[in-house]
Amino acid sequence: MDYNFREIEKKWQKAWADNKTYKTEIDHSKPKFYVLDMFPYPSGAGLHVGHPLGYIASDIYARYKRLKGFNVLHPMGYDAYGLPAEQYAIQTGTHPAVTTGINIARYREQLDKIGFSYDWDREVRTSEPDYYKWTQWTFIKLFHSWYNKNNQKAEPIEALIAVFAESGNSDINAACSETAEFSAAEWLAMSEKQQQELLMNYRLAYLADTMVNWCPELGTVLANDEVSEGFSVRGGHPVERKTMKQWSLRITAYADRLLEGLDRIEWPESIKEIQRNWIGRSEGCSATFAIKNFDQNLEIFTTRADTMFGVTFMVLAPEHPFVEEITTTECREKVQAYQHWAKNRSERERMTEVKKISGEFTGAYAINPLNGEEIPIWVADYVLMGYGTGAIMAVPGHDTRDFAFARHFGLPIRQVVSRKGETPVDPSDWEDSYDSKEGVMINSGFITGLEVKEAITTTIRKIEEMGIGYGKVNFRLRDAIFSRQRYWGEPFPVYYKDGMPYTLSEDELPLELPEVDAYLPTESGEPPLARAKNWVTKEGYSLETNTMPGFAGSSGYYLRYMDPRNNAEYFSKEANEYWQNVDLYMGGAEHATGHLIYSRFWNKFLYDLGIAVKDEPFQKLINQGMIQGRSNYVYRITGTNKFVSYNLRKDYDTQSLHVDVNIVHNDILDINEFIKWQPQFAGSEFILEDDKYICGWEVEKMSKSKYNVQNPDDLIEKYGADTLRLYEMFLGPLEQSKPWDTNGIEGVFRFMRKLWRLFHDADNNFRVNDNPPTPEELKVLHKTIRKIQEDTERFSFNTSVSTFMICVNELAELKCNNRSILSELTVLISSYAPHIAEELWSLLGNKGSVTLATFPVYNDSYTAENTFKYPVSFNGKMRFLLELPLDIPVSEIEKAVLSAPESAKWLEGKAPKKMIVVPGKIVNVVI
RNA sequence: GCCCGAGUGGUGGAAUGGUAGACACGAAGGACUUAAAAUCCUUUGGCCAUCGCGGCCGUGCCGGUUCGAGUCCGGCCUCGGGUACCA
Repeated sequence: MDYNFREIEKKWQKAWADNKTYKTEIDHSKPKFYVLDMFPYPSGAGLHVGHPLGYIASDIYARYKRLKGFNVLHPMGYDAYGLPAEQYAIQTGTHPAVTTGINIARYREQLDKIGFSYDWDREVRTSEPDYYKWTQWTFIKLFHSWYNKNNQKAEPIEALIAVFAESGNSDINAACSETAEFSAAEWLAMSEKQQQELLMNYRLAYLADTMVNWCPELGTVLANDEVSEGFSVRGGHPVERKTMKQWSLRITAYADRLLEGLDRIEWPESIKEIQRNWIGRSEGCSATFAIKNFDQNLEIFTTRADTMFGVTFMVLAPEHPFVEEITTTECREKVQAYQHWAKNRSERERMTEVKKISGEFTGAYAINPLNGEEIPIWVADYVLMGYGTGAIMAVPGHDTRDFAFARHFGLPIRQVVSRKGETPVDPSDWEDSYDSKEGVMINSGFITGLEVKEAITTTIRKIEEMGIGYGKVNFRLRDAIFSRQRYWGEPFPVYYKDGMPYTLSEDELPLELPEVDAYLPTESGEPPLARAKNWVTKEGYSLETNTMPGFAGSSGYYLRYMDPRNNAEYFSKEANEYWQNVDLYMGGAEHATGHLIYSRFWNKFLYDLGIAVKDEPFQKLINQGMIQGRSNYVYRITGTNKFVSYNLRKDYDTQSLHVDVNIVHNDILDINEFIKWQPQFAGSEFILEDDKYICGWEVEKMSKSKYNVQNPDDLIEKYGADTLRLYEMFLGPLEQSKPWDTNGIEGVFRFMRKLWRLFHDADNNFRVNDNPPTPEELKVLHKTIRKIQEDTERFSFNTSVSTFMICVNELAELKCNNRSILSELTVLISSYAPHIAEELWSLLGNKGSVTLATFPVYNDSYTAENTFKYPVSFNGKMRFLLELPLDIPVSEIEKAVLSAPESAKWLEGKAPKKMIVVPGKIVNVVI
């Protein structure tokens, strides 16, 4: 074959590895650029064609930046802890490290075949002690830190202890769990255990009884982002709510900064929006309602202080501590039954039966502080204990949920907001509540007549004066649960003394994962690490048996890449000051509420410690779209072994079956292959159209069971890595989801061979001429340089590939085999198709790698034109083209257009009303 | 329900408010060949046409702004994605 990609690609992959072509060091003479891919979890299935999409795109960009003179950091590693390897260990007894090692080797082999420019000397694996030492180290730092809201910064816990001893906690403004006030004297009088318990309320990594998502099937708790609609994201097992003692990270302390930082980073709007919703900041106020015949006040949170005159009942969450105390004797039985029912109702039922309204009257009454009205207190599970105070003031006139509840139980509805210019009607005739914040207050005492927004601030001011409430901001974001009852994860550097947790000292790290006899919980239900022998410190204190969650290791890996072999520090100051943060981060949108928020938190914490120089880890983020599968179907006539071609299927009663896409070409079934494919199809008969069996198709998720999986290795074997790289880009815009369809790959392969032939004669001998390039050749080249540069910088790689095709077509047309033109083209294409570029570069007589070349400089003078073919429109409709010099004045253009022979027909003898002339663009004649 | 994103030929897609359909795939016809592969050439949005002049329609639908709208604005429809008793 003329273009021998197999030989070329093997040769250059070896050369790159042997010469460490992509090894990167700090180089202060060059500007830095950090291009990062989200590192993969190495699953047993290997890579399919969807995985490399983002890797190829970022590789093209990294290579482009090198040609542009940047010192590019482009590392790769593995998110090596994960459930599948552990599940496999439970089933087979194979240590997860073994499985993971095998899978990594397979991934590496596949990645190498695609020709990425990774600096493999910087590889990290989250499950290696050298790496997770720093995950543990960060945990220790979190444990010994608290968040000072006054300066919005994490600070050492020692400073807090000093303040406690000096003046107690009354002057402290911390992000903390609810803590009673105490004086310095009280603090000093406490036992160590009491002090430790108290400090736990302030630590950024803390142990507490928490309502968790417990997944019995996986035998572990899960973070909120690992649960979707009551099922685990990994594996789809049911999840229930349960109170357990768990490690948590006080990410809520950073809620405001996580929100604010979004405005300073270049991420897709959709991802920022998802994070904003996840953080869920809402401004409102807290207000306390007195309860009749009860000495404590009920605190609620509301964003609609303006509607306080419209409150007709109160609602408590079933778990609210007041329920028991305020419920009257007459109501006790029913309320307790309701609480019991609500408690045993699974999360899933609550999710799916959202519309089902339930609740019970407690018999107690609250007193509206603004108008003194007595209002009934109900208990209902549409109020959640986990948000706000677990209690609400219900305003059925202006809140959809309260409205539905009031209607269901026949509670009064009162209107207090009126749409402008509308006469209020009796709410009992309403079909919906009026939730909008547009309108004027009515029936509302001192705020009647005010606009809603004004009414809110006025009411808050009033309740602050009354001393019954204050303006308050609430967040939906919850602290991140950080313990897992699993084996395959980072051990906590924690031991227990007198029931209280203490951290190991930093010089005892890493605390290595111990061996166990089985990867299952113990009989008493303790996590697998409880099986480890001698799982105690030197002093004999028992070590923590939980392990860290999947997001622990991925939260700071981008920092470790800067200095991955450093044994004394997470990373050196020098490395961090040089590499700063990630300039371009490429990965999937599915990490929006997990990894991408945890890393931002992790990074901000390290920034507070003065360890990281940038507070945002990923300056620019691009989400590559998902590659969907394109499945093929055959149609079997029901109850027979006869298959009918796609367009004839309507005449029969058929059932559709998935067929392996690898035995279908352009939707035409390879019948011989089909018969051999599965034994059940051996004697099949076919009803054909035009002598062909046409298959149906559909876009679906790529999966084994749908027989639509395409594996990059097969395509590389057939077409080569360069073709695969170009084709994945050619498929469409990077950020869009798109079906994988190999039909178009032939066109890209044809292009590669055309490119090769530009450099070779008919007998495949390398041949270029050293003549000075012609103006036509220079024009084609420089047009291409400009477009490739533009497209690459805006990540429009699909149009870059088209541009290369156009360039090669035009150069072939010109019979160009000019050395200087082809040399520059080789450099241009080297970031897209690096193997062929290296080969051509060396055939052109260059000694070093093409990666050391410089990106060609665009020269305007080669593309400049003297004339332009104006599209001439009449009333906006393009009628003909007229070629005119570019340097004539507008008046000349007008004259030329009107005197053009074609114009007469459209002018119909009339004089134009107006003429629009955009020089070099268009002419429009208005009649 | 709410918040994003997208709707363009048979298919993937292109197009700073300025020639809609670049570049490919597929299809049809042809050249070369004993044949196949490979390669090359022609046609390819729809409709009309005295098919070598040309014309009309056309970017999900309805309006608007503009000399000019796939692109901007308003209102709908459909399909993806996210999220949900968050007070």
